[in-house]
Amino acid sequence: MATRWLTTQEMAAWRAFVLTAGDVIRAIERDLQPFDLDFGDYQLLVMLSEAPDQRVRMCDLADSLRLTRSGLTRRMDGVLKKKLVTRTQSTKDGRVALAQITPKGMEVLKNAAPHHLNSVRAHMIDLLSPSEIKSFTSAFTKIADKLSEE
Amino acid sequence: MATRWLTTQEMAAWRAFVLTAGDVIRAIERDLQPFDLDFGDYQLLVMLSEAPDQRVRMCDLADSLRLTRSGLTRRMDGVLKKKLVTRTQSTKDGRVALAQITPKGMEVLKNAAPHHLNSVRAHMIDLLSPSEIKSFTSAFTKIADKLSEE
DNA sequence: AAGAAATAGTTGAGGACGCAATTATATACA
DNA sequence: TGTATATAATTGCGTCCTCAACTATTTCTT
Repeated sequence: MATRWLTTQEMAAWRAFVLTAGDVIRAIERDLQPFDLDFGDYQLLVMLSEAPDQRVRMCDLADSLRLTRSGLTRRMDGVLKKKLVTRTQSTKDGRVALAQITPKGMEVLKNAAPHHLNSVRAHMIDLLSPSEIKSFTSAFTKIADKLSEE
Repeated sequence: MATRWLTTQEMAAWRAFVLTAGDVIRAIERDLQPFDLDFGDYQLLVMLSEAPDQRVRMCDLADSLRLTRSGLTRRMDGVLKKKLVTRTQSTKDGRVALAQITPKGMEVLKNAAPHHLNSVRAHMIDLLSPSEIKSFTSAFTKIADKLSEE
């Protein structure tokens, strides 16, 4: 096999990404702790809050959150216990369960959101130039497109 | 608190990053499966292979790999069982254990590396323009610097 | 319309990791 | 020098997640 090694520049980019990407997420997750939410919970609530009627089919939600279905079942257990979401059976399709955010869930999300966004700014967005922001978007969009065509 | 919401551009960058970063790692990890390595194992072997005498103190290795010490102890169990590394006590400092890559570990790494690098190219590097590569490096470097000053 | 295949969700088992407690060694200070 | 503190590593326990197996429903095929 003809191996094309990475150039110094390319290796720098790859390593910077690998080492730092997780660090950012962890830092941002730490900032969510006072709200008794982890990053997974927060993302789940955001997805629901933005959906029509604030509800989403479990399987679609699992895909959005990059979880398996069993993983989502278990994550739902946590937010169900906290009364941030409800889980109801679809009347149209007996197989489908719908996750819906509760008023309390919306309240928690509204409280956490400003702090979370400040955290995202502090750890990432405010550190980047406008052109770096644009590069980020275009780069990850290309990467995502490539992954989804597989 | 004065909340500065994210602009459309900023939100696009953040979401593209959050959703896609994990997908890339997972795709690259999948490509390592034929070598019976996960991404954590691969990174561990790389760190050791690049170190003087191919050995690193456990605590330094844990920091490099973004693991707690207990997490590293357990990850070492796996690669120890596969005979890819050894674990020896330091003679200078009785508290310290040294992880060292074995010839077999070097062999496995040498076999996997070309495929892994092709995978990194396919899923990421080759999709990006030179300026995006540079932006990646500078962006993540800034983010890492900020995190390390905390 | 009936059986086969696909789809949605849950459960049990197991893996990977973090936290807190524990042990062992080294360093600081008094 | 002797005690207190700091550092290194491991272990028990709990959490979150995946995989494989299973159940329930729907859709496809003929």
